[in-house]
Amino acid sequence: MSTRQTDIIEPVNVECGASLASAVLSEGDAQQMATVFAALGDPVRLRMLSIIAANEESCSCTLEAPLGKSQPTVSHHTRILSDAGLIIGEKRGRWTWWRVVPERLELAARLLAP
Amino acid sequence: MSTRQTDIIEPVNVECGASLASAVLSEGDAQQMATVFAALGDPVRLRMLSIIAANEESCSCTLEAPLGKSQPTVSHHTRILSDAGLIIGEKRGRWTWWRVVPERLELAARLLAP
DNA sequence: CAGATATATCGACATGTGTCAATGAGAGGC
DNA sequence: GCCTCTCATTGACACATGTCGATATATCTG
Repeated sequence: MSTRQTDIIEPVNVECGASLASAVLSEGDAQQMATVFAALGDPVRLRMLSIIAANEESCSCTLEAPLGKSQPTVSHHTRILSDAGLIIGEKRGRWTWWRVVPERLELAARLLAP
Repeated sequence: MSTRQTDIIEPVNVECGASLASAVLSEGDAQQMATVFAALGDPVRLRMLSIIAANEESCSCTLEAPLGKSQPTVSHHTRILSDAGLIIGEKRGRWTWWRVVPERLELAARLLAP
């Protein structure tokens, strides 16, 4: 519907290195950052991200077993992480290979760091 | 019900400085960290946290206007941030003064940082 | 081309979440 | 004691979300 997995991620207008206390977040920035944190706010997706990060690259089929979730559910969660810009998928042959987007994680980390 | 606002926050068993890639999160750790990120995953709460962080200390009554939300809604959100351990409230007289818990923010930031 | 494989999407369901009006519970001021 | 003020809680409602079976789409293999 709204955004396909291949769509380009909108840049977040939070200034580089801005932390929560430096200035009150605008509603727009808050909305975008909330999307990122909401994607992180599910235990299945956190473990999924952890697995992908630990393996540099993972295809969806290797995620079902350790997460104990069905294939549609795994696809649903990769979609949400992807829409949040936290992972990016590259389709090679029959497999989709997922890897984390470190800049996106750092953006979120910087907002929380003092 | 489950947890009162004055309850003690359970310590998260994520080792100090552990990042997502260092090891696959256990289900328990993932659950606890997901609670923290879920609390951050709402634009109203992000702005609320930003206001509290920018002012060192804020009482609930000063949050309604900038957030444009009703008093019960503000109370609901402070509750969720408090349950996640991200803010702590001290009741002095008629006012409840909220301030952020930096260690909790750093814990979340460290998980995301490389 | 036919079959198998990997993912994405759809539909449906139960559960969770954000919101507010109304009410309850303490703390001060008169 | 009574009224006011601040905040928490309850109840209700619309909406979002996690989950899975069924189905669709695309790609490789024989």
